[in-house]
Amino acid sequence: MIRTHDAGRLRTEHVGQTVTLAGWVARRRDHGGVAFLDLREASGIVQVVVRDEEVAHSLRNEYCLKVTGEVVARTAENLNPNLATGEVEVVAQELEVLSASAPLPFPIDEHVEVGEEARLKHRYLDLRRPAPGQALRLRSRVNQAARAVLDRHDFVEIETPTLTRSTPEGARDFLVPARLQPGSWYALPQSPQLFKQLLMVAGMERYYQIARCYRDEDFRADRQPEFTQLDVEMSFVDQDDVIALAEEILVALWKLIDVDVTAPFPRMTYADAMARYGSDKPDLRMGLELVECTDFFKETPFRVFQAPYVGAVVMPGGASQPRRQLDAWQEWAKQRGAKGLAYVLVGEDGELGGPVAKNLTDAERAGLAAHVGAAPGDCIFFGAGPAKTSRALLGAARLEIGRRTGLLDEDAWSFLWVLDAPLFEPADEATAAGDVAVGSGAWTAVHHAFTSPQDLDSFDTDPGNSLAWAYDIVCNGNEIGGGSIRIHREDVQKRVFEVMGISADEAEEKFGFLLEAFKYGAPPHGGIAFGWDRIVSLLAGVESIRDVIAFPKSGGGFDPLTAAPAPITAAQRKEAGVDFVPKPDPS
RNA sequence: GGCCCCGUAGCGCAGUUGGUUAGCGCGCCGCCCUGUCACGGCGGAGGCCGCGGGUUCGAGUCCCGUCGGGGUCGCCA
Repeated sequence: MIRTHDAGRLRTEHVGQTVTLAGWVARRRDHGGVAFLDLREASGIVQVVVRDEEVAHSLRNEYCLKVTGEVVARTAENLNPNLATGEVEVVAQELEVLSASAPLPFPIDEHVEVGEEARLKHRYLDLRRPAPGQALRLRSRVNQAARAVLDRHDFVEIETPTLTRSTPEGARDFLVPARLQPGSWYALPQSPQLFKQLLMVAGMERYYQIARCYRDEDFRADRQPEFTQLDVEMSFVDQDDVIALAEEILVALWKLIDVDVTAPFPRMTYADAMARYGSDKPDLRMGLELVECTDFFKETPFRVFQAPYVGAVVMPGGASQPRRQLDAWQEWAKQRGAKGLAYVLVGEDGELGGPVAKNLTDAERAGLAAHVGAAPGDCIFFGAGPAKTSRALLGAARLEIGRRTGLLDEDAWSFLWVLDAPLFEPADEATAAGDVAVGSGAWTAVHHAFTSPQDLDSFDTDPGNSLAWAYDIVCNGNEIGGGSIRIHREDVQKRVFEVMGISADEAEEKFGFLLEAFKYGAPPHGGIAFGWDRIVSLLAGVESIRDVIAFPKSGGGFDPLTAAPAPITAAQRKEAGVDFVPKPDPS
């Protein structure tokens, strides 16, 4: 090693020693006769004193240096309590520039805000800054902590292919042309789902992988075209076994940031989550539940509330909002595709105000506040219409209320299992976009097509009411993982495909290899996959998963650093066979 | 794909009802400075105001289009 010591670990115990350090000039303060350098490397920062003006004057920020000198104690008035090494400094005897630096495209300085585009284009400079660098180091420790837990339980870490077959799962596949078979394409896996089930058939019994997954979907705030899951699958288990393991992993992860979370985590049914919080991933860092009002307004003369579902959420103290603020709520709701957000204000005297109140009957006005649990001074927001969308709107309003009123405890950690999700949902709801529908039946899988029904007898006669052995783990309103007990019987799998309108031929063509595998004594199995980027970003306390990915892509799947994706040459096109035109099928 | 916001110096931003030579901070370059630690002082360079069209005597500013970025809804089992 070029260095004898880590700069960030020098302490008073090293005083008197001659050390050689290597790192970057984080900052220089040149006083003419004496200059101070903040030398930064992986372990931290230490101040280097250079008394040779000739040497010091030409140094610039981010020069990469080798410095040999003596560790000396700082005098009392020169201590710097902001630095871990603030009680010592290194007086340079020899200084060598290992590598000079051109002027920087943006300042490498914790105190300066830099736009994301600039940071990502020079991500290698961004990562020199302490916070972004720490996020990646934390991610490494998160990986190790998970591996330690899984190793303790005799899990086998297995890599699965990234060049695989396109199978109609949920999302659009990324495709890779097969040079040796023009017209045929590989797909990048949306998840290792099918392979991990095959590994269970293979008798591996306990598999895991920190797996890269690829989905070619439109961009959203916290979505990347390639992302990472901690993927786990176990044989001979039921739901509680998988949940117990998942909890053990999560407890170990949060220990890394000195947070003690206690398992077992609370559980809630999917139906409950939707009814009480308007979300399949409720944020339980606050109370405040939605109130069902459909029956309450059964006889209402108010047209808007003559709907299949009416619900409410109370904003404590919301009655005193100025009109402008209440109008802003309407805008907020319209932004989400709603017509508006009906509200009733409860006056300090108990009288109801707002434009909706006068449309209600006397009886409704008399009982409303008590029914929804509103106190004088509160504002009651209503959602009316189809249950699903109305609840979603109220659920979003609930969170917005929490943020605006400070009801949401930003420092809390709330973990929750959401269980008993429906097995199917009506296909028309799921396939509004149409292009990636699984099957052509009236029903499509909520989780995926391999999720086991709870009731093996009735699921195909009553698909709308059948529940799945599926479980989602929710942290602070984020779905950080989800899994299910799988179907391991060929006959059950076939019946599920039938409900989804996938014919035997189609199933054979798409999943034949899996169905065949299930013929040979497939063990009962189930598993879970964790959204690794999201989990690390929660642990790191950052807003975006981009902050915990070494080289993330920006909007539109563009990599600002390499400028990928990029056009290919005509020769590459020809060789890859991307322009191959299949012969029209004669049949 | 719909809607909203933003593109001005290397970086972060300001720029009034449209009006002469487009500013500020940091950074950069030069000089000075022996105890600073987000050091300080003096001087200097640096701009196709994202791009294209339009309105106007005159556009960074108004209008249309387009590209890029961010957010949000759809979508993402």
